[in-house]
Amino acid sequence: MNLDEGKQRFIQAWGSFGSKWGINRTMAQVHALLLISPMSLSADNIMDELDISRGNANMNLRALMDWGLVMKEYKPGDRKEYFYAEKDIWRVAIQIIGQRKKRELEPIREILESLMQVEPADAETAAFKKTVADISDLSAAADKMLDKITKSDRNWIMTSFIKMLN
Amino acid sequence: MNLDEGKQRFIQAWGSFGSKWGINRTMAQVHALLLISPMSLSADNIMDELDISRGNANMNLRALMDWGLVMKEYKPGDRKEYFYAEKDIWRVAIQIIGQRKKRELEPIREILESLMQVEPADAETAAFKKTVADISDLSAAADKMLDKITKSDRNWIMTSFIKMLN
DNA sequence: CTTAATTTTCAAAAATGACTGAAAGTTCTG
DNA sequence: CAGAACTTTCAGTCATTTTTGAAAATTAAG
Repeated sequence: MNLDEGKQRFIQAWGSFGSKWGINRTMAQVHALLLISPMSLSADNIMDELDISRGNANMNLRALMDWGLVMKEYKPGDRKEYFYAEKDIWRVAIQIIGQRKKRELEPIREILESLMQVEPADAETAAFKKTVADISDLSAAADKMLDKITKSDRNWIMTSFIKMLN
Repeated sequence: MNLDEGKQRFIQAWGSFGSKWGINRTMAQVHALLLISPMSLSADNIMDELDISRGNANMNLRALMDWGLVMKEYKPGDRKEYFYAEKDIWRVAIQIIGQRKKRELEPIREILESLMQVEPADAETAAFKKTVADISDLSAAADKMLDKITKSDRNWIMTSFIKMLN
């Protein structure tokens, strides 16, 4: 397998992996491309490599910057914007975990908590409340744990991790 | 808020939560409905409650059984099949984690490992291989950890968890 | 075996989500 | 300031995924 072929496969694989976890395929592909590009790339570079439109490239680059995974760079004597990705994969993971927790876990926790306001009239209601409360408790625990992870340093994580696997 | 309203909200919320994590909205809704139903339900019950077609109900019930989240039940003197969900939310979580690991993490790990077979010709290739290797290492670690979690008992998990939060 | 009840399948339709491209907006340069 | 270079927006189009519904298959009962 040569380099170009490898890169293509990586981009495709990352795109399909992302889409299985609720992340836009193209956004994941742009991210993959930047991850494996030693140099920062312009919107035009990305359009060419991935064969996507200017609008699409722009939208997904904005989104990746929102996620804190990609940064903008200006080159002296060049009016184009260049983009590069955070390369430290540990930081990438932490960033993704933190963002997804905020975007998708926290909102459902709020809803679950509001659902526990149902008046406990009878056995059926009690059963409903119990199910909701159980899910709510689990998600609160997950939230706490993810928060701890994303706010700790690499070393702490590695240590806890090794302890767990003993 | 009354019970029916609460149930509806829960089903909607669970559906939209699922879809943000790469799970079909209707499948998550069927799951939600069964989670909060004290009695097992027939395909017709589910079609009525969620206002979906017979084919759709059937497909998603099969999928939920594949995931090990829903089981079939036969009632004496009734030819219909009835379905009920695993109610223990801890087991539900473990089941989902295990399935997703198998379905989506393991396949990409294989691809990543195959990508490291690229011949290390020059500096660019070396950089590509490093990125891939880093992701591969992280995913191997995640795999190991998730495996440990899904194969341990509730008590061990709770203990490790509490230790981590200290 | 025949009929009726129920489940399964799958091609076509609908719905959803993503992308394009051109126009409008912005920023820089001379 | 005018024009050029580049970025952003978004209505319309396109692609993918999901759903439908009717027919085929299966299963049970008489």
